[in-house]
Amino acid sequence: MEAAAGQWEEEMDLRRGPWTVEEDLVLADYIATHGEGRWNSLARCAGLKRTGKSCRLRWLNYLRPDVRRGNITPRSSSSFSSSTPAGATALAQQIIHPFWCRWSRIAQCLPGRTDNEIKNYWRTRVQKHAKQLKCDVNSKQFKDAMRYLWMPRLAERIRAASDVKNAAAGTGGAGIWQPPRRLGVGERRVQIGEFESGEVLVVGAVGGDLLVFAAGV
DNA sequence: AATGGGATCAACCGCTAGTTA
DNA sequence: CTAACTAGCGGTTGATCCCAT
Repeated sequence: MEAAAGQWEEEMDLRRGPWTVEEDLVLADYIATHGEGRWNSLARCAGLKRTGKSCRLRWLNYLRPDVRRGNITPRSSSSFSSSTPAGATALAQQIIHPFWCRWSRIAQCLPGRTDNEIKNYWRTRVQKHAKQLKCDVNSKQFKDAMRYLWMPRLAERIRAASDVKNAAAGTGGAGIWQPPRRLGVGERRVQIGEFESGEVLVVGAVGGDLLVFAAGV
């Protein structure tokens, strides 16, 4: 790819930087007519002086019809499905901490949100907390603080809430928080709490992944 | 009203896994 | 089997926005 793409890039004098409205329209029109995929040829055929990669990113993160714009806000659980932990996590709109998790997988749990958006959101918050703790986000100190201070505190809020709803919507129900361990394949533990204020917390462990989502905390 | 700093967003880059010829 | 190509991912960065002073 690199060789062919590189040659094409040289020939085409490719554009970089922010997309214009015209470019957006061309891309959206072309995809509406011909569909997604084969991004390099798509870019070429649509007459866009962009790499296929750039087109794909623009489409997935911005132009796609189901992408929700604006701030990540609490409470929009219309797509909630209790049949899976992933569906359960769709309750939550703000991510507090995804351990060992891929952004794309989290994005799948939050319809209309892109991995890029979630990644940005997470990073700003993690960095903020790390700063408050005066330590590096990758340090053991920070990770321990997350696991043993922050997450138990979130879980305690779930347990203490007077009107815990959907506690068993996942499989675990709200319970006493235990320090996370990596679960076996198929094992899952989900705690969900909804507060009067409208805040929602979801603490979940699915297989080897541990997810902690929260709204409005 | 001006400005500086932090937060957020959009986009690019390098890498890798999967697919195809 | 292998090389070429494609798609997708996470990390990073620069631009812009927002808000406190």
